[in-house]
Amino acid sequence: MARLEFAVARSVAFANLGSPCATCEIRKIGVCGSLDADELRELCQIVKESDCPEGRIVFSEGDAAENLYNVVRGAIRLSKLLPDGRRQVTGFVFPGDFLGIAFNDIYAYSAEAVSATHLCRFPRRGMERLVKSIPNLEHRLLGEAANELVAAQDQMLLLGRKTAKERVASFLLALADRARRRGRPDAQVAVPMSRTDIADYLGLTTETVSRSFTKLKTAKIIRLEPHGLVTILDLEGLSDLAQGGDGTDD
Amino acid sequence: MARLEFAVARSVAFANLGSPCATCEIRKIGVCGSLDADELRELCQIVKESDCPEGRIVFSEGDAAENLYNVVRGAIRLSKLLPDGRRQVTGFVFPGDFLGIAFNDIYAYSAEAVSATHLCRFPRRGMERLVKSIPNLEHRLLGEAANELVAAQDQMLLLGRKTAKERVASFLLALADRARRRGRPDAQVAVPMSRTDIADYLGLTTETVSRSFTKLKTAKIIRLEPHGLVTILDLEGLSDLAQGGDGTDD
DNA sequence: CGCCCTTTTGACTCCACTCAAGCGTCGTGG
DNA sequence: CCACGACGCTTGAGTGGAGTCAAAAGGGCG
Repeated sequence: MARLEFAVARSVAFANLGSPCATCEIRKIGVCGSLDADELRELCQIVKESDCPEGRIVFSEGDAAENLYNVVRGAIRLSKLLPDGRRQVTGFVFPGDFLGIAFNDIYAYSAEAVSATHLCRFPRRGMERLVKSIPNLEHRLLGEAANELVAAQDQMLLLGRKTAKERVASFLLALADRARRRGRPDAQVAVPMSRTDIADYLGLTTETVSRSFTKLKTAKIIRLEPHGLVTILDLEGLSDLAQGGDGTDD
Repeated sequence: MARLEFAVARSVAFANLGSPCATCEIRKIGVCGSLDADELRELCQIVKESDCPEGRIVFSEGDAAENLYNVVRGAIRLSKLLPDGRRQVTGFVFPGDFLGIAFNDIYAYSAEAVSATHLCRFPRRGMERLVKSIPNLEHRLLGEAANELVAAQDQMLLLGRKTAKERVASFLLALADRARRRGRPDAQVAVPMSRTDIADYLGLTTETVSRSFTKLKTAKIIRLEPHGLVTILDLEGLSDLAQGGDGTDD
């Protein structure tokens, strides 16, 4: 986390030069990354920044979809509810990810802050206007949506066909993969969400998630550190488990 | 089915007037529906039509994503496999639906014909060129992708949190809803796919799917007809069941 | 230090899976 | 035209993995 905080501090020093986007630390990985200086200035005119404390609801399933968001810092969980309270977390949104692509102008899920989160908010109206003058923007949004679709299909495979152990292993691998792609190729993976959130994401109960973690720990495949950190001791073993290997390689 | 066949026959009579798209019976509901005459002519220049017999593989998970498709008649199933053979069907594609939106230029799933299917094939290269001159096209593709995302999230809720009975009820409702939106507001729903396909779609076994159908039948909520037709006798009861009601309303 | 909330562990239950047998339907060939 | 076989669907009996209920252990914060 220390490295990221430094980047933020440096950005703040330049913040009064004009557009907030010009100094955004996650711009290069977000949707905004594909825009040139002029386009970025246009985008800046409609963006509003905001902070969400842990637990804050950004929007709820069924709300009119009035905004798009880009996560700058923190993490968001997306979830759907059944009438009797059963919950499915459909995804986690991390810095650089887009949030709020909706159809029918209605959000299909709720979004809540897993931890203190910093967001860029783009009014849908303004975006629609902007899209007409910046074709690149829609292209990038389509890419983002295609990405999410691939992730959703992987998750369907996980929910429909994987065992509890395989689900937890896949989840840790996905977090590690993401961290690696975002330039933190560390064996230490940050797991900021609660066991309940993980359970609702993986279609399990907290007890089963906890037991699965314990089994991975006992098998010397991971180590549970304080502050929601997990050290991956045997990446290959974890990969095998995630796709149906029985974990008996050595 | 008879009504549809008639429409096809009529289309064929006009087919030699020029572009095949001009007489396409599903154009108004597909991605092509939002194009004007000029744009349609451009699209026609890159489209290739093709027929797939039942069981034919259109493309496989991991293949280079060289084409986009539009289903004209029939049905396609999308599926992913685990190394040990466990299968998850991630979706069914029906007439008017788009197929093949991929990221990384690699298909994330396999596509196979559930029944004899007629497809329009668009080379990706050509589409990319076309998208530059027809911004509308990308807009429509984004809409399609957003739609698929919403469906994927519903499916995650189903796979992660619903019981077997709820899953089968939800599945039938989704088929009925689709038929209604496509102008066949009938209590008779066509279920063209096998129990195995349904099971792999719902994260169950064929036996459990079959038992669930039987229970719905015994509860007088549906009636199983020959040729893969299902009559919905109690739509309200089915809706209740799909979302967690216990089915004890009368 | 003590409280509260999350996580872990334990004992038992149950829903869906597995294995197995019967049934119905369709297509084929005698 | 019917007999046969193949395949898909249904039904039955028994098992097991994850859920439920309950209690202990850990960790963070005032």
